[in-house]
Order: sequence, then structure tokens, then C-alpha cells
Amino acid sequence: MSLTLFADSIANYVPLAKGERQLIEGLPHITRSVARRREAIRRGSTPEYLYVVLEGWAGRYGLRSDGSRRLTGFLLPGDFCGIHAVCHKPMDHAILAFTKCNFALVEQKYIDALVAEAPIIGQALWNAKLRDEIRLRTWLLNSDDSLRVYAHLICELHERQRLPAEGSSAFALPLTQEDIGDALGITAVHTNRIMRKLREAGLIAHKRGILTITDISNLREVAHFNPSP
Amino acid sequence: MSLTLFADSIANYVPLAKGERQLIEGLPHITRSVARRREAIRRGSTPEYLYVVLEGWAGRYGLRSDGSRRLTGFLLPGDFCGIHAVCHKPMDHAILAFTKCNFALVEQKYIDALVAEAPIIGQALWNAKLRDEIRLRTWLLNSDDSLRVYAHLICELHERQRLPAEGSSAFALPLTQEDIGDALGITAVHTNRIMRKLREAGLIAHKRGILTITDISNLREVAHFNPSP
DNA sequence: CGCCCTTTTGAAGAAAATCAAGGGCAGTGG
DNA sequence: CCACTGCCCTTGATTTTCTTCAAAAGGGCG
Repeated sequence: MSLTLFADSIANYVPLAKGERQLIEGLPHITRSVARRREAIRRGSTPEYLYVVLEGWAGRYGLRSDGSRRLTGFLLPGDFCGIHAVCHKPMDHAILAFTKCNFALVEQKYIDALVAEAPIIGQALWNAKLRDEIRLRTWLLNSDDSLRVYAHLICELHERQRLPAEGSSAFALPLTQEDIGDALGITAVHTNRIMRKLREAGLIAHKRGILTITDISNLREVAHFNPSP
Repeated sequence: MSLTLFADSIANYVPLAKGERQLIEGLPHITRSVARRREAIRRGSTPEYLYVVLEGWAGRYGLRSDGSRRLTGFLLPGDFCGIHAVCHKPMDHAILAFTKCNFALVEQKYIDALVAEAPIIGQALWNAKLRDEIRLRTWLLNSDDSLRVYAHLICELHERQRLPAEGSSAFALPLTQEDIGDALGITAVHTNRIMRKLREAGLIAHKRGILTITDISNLREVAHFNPSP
């Protein structure tokens, strides 16, 4: 339970020298555990730390006035959130732990010092934010076709876990159909029907929290998915 | 046709000292004019400059495989794009000029120098990017109700032009119903019907490219709009 | 076992897309 | 000056997609 995955995630954006990696892994931090289905960061709060996911799945979401929820992104181990602290702005959305999560909480001043010492890491943080933005744009772009947006979400989650893009691969997907629907912008009932289509097309299987992609290339076809755009 | 509006836009995020404002307005740049309905930046290209809108309306968009278009944001005078250059990443979307546009093209190195000299401006650029992200999340959040998302777009554009939030106000909206539909994720025909609802409710009027908001407070009610979130 | 949460399926209704046809208005050219 | 043309707006009718409401079936866990 260390910052190794965070360093890996940064290394995805920029090449890291050994010393730079050590700087990241040596960041002073405290850890915070958030129980399954609990809110990690509230909307409207101004987090004093950068939150790095060490373990578990979390997500960003907003609430509508009728109480319904919209997920706008997922946080996997190694991902971070709460960069709002940099801007001293309150969160426009909240962070929910889908599973029990462990976060590393890093004080802003240590991030500042890190970036001052290794500017390339600052660039990586920019890149990571831009990647978030790209994902949001992609969700919007695909939002006219729920089958496509669903297939695309699975491809996205598959790629973000750095699983092999050949043959079949399986991973834990700790989301209910309601969660997925909230991410796709459709109801749980409709999510179920969409899921069935993909299952009957022989592209995926989803049992007991394990999602198996049985035909990744056709799934990517359906999703119009471009690997790491 | 100077960088004054850009400085104003920056000043929206952080307080600017006189000297800092002069640094911005004195940024070396060339200008580029893009004709109405032409592409300013192509998807896949890696812009070598930061593009600042001096005059005109532009927008970000992506194309689907069936040729349909999705707008994911608007660029008004003072706004910038092409920050991708910072990351040496190709554009994941394209920029379209809705009207004839004039852009200021600023070389990356001058932005770097500016930020080095006045770090607070770097923070403002972050803030502006985060604002883009917030808008994307808001579009997603509202996307389940086309009347609300339409009303919200008008509120957004109204606020971004810093028009008074009382009484009625009018501004040039150089978009066709097809453009608006592409921004809302609905068809032009449906956009027309939604627009009629707002008109018949006495909230807006739209004639000859001029949009008049006749009842801003009720429009914001319908839109669930929060001023500058 | 019984309970709760989730998944699955059906049927009816609402929302939006699609298809199709007019209508208004500005610009162009005879 | 007027007819023509092209673009956009408007409206109607039909079909598809998605939601809503409802109910039953599965699965994990005390």
C-alpha cells in the first residue's frame, strides 16, 4: 500500500528518471480509508490534500435536483483527485468509493515542492488532467448511442487497468447495473438490456462482479474505441 | 484587436497586478484569421501555438463514424485553446469557427516565460482548464433533459459574456439550430421544438441571430443554473 | 431459512429520431 | 424590380429508443 501505483500512473505520461520516481514514492502523506459505498469527498468542500487512490475503485458524480445521480468518471488505483486544492476552489462534484478504498492524502505544499524539483512531473499532472478532459469529451461524443457508450466504457476500464489487448481478459468490475447506468446516463433497466445485447453478441460476460471480455477486437469495433488517444 | 480580452479572462480567475496584465497584453504573437464555418485547428494536429480568440465565436467538436458531429464547448473572445501544445499531444478534437474569427497565436516559449515570471498566471490557466472540465461535467449531468440542457447552455453563454443578470438582455448568437442541436446532443428538428417550448414559456426569443432572454431568473430555474460554480 | 439487494423480464408510456414537406428570408443575377 | 436559389426554420406523421411501473427470479449472508 504505497505510492508505487501513483508513480506508475505518472510514468504513463512522462518518462521518469529513477530519482524522480523516488521523489514521488517518498511523498509524505497520510492514508485514509473509506468504506464501501461511502462518500470520500463531498461536493462543495475544498480538499486540503491531493487524494491518490491506493486501493479500490472510486468515482466522480453529481446529483440532480430530482435526486438522480450522474457519474462522470472513475478513479482506479494510481489515479488522483482533489487537484481543486491547487485552485482553492470548492469541488463541483463529489467522490464516491464503490469498494472500500484507501487513499493517500498529500499536502499541497509537498506537491508544489515535488513539481518545483522535477518540473516534468508537473507536466505529467497536466497531462493527466487533460486525459480526464478527453474522457469527458469522449463520453459526450458517444452519448447518442447507449450500446456504444457502454462498450466504450468497458474498453476504457480495460485499458486503464493495462490488461492485454489480445484474447480474452477478465477483471473485477465492482459496479452494479445501476452504477453503470448512472455512468452511461441511462436507467438500470435499460443498462440490463444493453448488457444483454453485448452478451448475446458474444463480446462480454459479467458474473459475480467479474467482467470477462470475450472478444476485445469486436468490442472495440462496437465501441469505436481508440486505444490511448 | 489586442490581447485585452485575454487578460480580462485571466483576471476572472486570479487578481492581476498592473504589471502582470501588461505582461499578458504584451505577449508576442501573430494573428490568424479563419473564415466563417472553417476549421481553425484540425483533430490529430499538434498546434505549435496557444490560440487565443480575439474576435468571433468558435467551438470544439468531434465527429462520429456516421459523420454526425458533437460540439463539446464554445470559445468566446478572450478564451484560449491549443494548450495541448504544452503536452506535445495531438488534438483529440477539432476547432471550428462559427463566425469569422481572429486568433492570436502565441508561441509556447512565451507562455512558459510568462508563467515563469508571474506564476499566478499559470494558476489562472489551470483554473481556466478546470473550468472547461466543470462545464463538460455539467453538460453530462444535464444531458438527461434536453429542455434543461438547452436552457443551461443559454445561461452559460449569457454569463460568459458577462451580461447583466437582471431584466432582459440580448446578445448575438451566431449558431443555427443544427449547431445548437450538435451541442445538446439532439437533432435540429428536436432543437426547434425545445426552443419553441422556451419561447412559449416566455423565457427567450431568438430572431435573426439575436437571442433575447426575457426572463433570466425563470430561465435559470429551468436550467438549474448556478452562476459561476 | 428468510431477508435484502441486484438482476431479469414484461408491458405501457414518454421522449427523441427519422422522414417528409412547406415556408421565410437574404443574396444573386437577369 | 422581381424571380430564382440556397439555407435555415417550422411543422406533421411515423418509428425507434428509452423510461417508468411492476413483478418475479437469483444470490449472498445473517
